[in-house]
Amino acid sequence: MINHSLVVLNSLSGKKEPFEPLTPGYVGMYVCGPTVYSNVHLGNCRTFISFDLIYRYLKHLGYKVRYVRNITDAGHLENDEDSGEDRIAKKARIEKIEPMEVVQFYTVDFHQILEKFNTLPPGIEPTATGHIIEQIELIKNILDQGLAYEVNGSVYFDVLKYNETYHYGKLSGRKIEELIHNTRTLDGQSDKKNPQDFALWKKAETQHIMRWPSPWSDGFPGWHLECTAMSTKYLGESFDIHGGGMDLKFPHHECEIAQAEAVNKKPPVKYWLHANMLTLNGKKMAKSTGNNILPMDIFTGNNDKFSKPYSPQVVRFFMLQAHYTSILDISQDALDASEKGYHRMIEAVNNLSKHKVFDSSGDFDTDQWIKKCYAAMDDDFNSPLLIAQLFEAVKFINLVIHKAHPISEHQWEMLNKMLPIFIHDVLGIEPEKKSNTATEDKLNQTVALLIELRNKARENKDFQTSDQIRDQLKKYGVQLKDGKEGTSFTLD
RNA sequence: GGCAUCGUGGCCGAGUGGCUAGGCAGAGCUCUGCAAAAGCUUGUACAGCGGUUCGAAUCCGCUCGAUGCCUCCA
Repeated sequence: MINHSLVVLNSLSGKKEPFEPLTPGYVGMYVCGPTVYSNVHLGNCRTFISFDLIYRYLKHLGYKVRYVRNITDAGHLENDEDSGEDRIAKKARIEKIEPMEVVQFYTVDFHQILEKFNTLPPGIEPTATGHIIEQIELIKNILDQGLAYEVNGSVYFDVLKYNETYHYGKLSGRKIEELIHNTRTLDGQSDKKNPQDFALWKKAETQHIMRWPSPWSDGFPGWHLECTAMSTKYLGESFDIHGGGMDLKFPHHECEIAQAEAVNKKPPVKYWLHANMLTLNGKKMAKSTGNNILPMDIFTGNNDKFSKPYSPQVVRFFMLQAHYTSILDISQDALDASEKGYHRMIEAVNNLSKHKVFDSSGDFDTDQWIKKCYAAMDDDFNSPLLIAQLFEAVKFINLVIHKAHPISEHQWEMLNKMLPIFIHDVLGIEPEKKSNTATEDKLNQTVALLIELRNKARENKDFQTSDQIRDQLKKYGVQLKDGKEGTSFTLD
């Protein structure tokens, strides 16, 4: 284990706290996954990329991390009123397919997109429908505690009763009195005793196919319950990190705390970490408002928000240039800036690995640089600060490559070793995937021939021909670069 | 209306009591037949008004503005 003083911003205290796992060397981490009723949008992806960064860094530090991220495939209602329909059941009804077809389709989509973003898969990815029995057991337990009640086949958590002994609202900073005053009054058709109570079990309408038997009715579990059931099952009654989007803080995570404390009589989570929102045009991305963009539409350029496509790596790099707890606004200018910076960084790392001329008078303090890189990540996973440090190295490398500045063998070795660790292992940034190599070889040979013809023309001062080749290739997206060691090219 | 977060140079974004990141754009230079590309150099900005302090963008108060949650949302 490397000696590090990692601090994390704990939403529960609102403060940065030293990270000390419950069991030294081991970390249990639970992150709320998606409800698979539609395509994962870019805002969703930011959360998963943020926790991928956290997962990667913890692993890099040598922790043995059990990373659990669920798939919500039942129980997530359109709204919390009794008329609320299960999101997946609704989608299935509209599309005239089985709910599990909806689940399967969007689960596959979710995995494909996250893979493009180069996120590591969690160690366990449980589904709500796979843990109905565990959820029923939890409900029984909460009923036994007298902290829930049954009405017409549905079971609700009694928030006011719970609050007599525990503290409902401690994560989100809400006071129960304020909740009572501010909760919109329902129009009398609810089974709930109080509006702030939430469903643990819902009786299914007769036509609903998503139903499971229980002591109370044929029905389905409430949304908040699945996370408690699965996190407890795989990580224990208390675990280290619980993550999710900022918008889940209330009520979802608050309810999780209530359920877990009701059953286990102790706080379930030591560190609550919340990733902040991605905004588009200054507004939160949300499926419900239409202010969103799908990752695929960014990769292909097929969207009305941006005039050109951006690769998954560029988008990931863009996101990591902001701290995960800050709101980040996405825009064309910001993506363009990130794209150029990304290429400059990757290019420098490539150039360094080929450089083999050493000079002991090199003046880059690699030890200090490495310390700064770790200090950045140790401060609540400050990836933008790490990236700033990486560009300090890029600047030095470019001086070495292009200005013949000296670099010692030790400096070269350290940079060549640590840059890939920080860029690939920790940040999860990879060089863009090349297209299929057979085609690529043909392209390389073709362009090489054109370069040769052009250079002959240049030698003969036939600049009309040479410029024609250059300008025409430019139109095809092939950019020629005349350097000291001949002409090379890049593709747009 | 309630709770919370935030307001940093042309843009994006770190920092959070004195040493004042980084990326992109702009400008200058190098290279070049000319370009482009690439590289180097270059920027004291922190919403406004008060207060605390030897010193504040950083702490406190107020004002204005933005966003999030309060109802499903990563």
